[in-house]
Amino acid sequence: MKLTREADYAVRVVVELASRPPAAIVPSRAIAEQQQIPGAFLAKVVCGLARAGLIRTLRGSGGGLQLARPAAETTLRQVVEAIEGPIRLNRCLREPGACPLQSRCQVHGVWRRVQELLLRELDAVTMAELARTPGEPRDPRTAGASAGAPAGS
Amino acid sequence: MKLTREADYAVRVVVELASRPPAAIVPSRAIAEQQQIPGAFLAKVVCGLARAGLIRTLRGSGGGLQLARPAAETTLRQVVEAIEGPIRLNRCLREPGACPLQSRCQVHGVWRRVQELLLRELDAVTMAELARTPGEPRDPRTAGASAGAPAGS
DNA sequence: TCATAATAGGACTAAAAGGATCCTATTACT
DNA sequence: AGTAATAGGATCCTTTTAGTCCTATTATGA
Repeated sequence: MKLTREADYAVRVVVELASRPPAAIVPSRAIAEQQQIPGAFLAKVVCGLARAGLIRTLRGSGGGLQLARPAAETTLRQVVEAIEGPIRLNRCLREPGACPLQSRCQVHGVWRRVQELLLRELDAVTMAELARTPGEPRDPRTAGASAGAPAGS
Repeated sequence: MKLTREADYAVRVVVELASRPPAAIVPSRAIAEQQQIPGAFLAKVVCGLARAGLIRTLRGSGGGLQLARPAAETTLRQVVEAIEGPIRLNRCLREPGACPLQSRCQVHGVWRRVQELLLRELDAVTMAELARTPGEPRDPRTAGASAGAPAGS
């Protein structure tokens, strides 16, 4: 009933990219430091995101990560599912007919309804919105720093 | 992002008890067969439910399981959390201040909102409601059997 | 053109959690 | 008192998760 660490990181990576200028190429090390992600582990996350087609990777010197599509066209659900696979709250929602009790299981309907609710919520959030959100501004110094770092290299 | 098998079983156990006469004592073997739960594994589930105070267990011959409270007073959330512990979608929602980025993390707010939504939904479903729900009646034969099995032994 | 340095990609390894099973303690019935 | 039936707890194995390391690839500079 909880997000994997990898999916958590993945979302932060995409948000970080979305916070930069549209087609910016950002080295993974910069993202790792900015988002406090273990550098070595980030490679794995990046791999999953690239395989799903959400980001583009550029190798070699001067390379880095780049959004494959406009941030407004990528939803929170897409990022999570790119890492974890399809979101299924319960086993019986994975393959129809997996549960032999399905026809008389009272709980099945509830799980399906809750899952629909969850998916709808995750579908409604785009990376562009998240990039604009300043989080929970408590310290004006950090809030200013994060908003004012265009990384216009 | 998915329910553990044990929690899934736990819900079915409580629903099965709630489907019987109010203070019925049901041997775990009967529940295992009715809900298709591996008999040996059921013991672990039962242990967790009893420890959380949701059910009462009666040892010895003629013993079995019994609801500790009226089914209408137990919610789906209570059963799930009895097994899995507090529901936290993400690590940063567990302990406030666990994430060093919290003040400038754009995603934090979304996770909190989605989690609130999820909890509210699980809180709204009681075991009594689930016991009354006939599931998804597709096969009239099984639907009739489940509805017409009062187990009035 | 070739060597070098920086970068992503994928394979691999430890750690934790999940899933299941067995054995033991307890209770009622004979 | 003996026996059978039942839950409780401890234990083991499997799967998933988290993290690290090494290799392939590419651009840059000589």
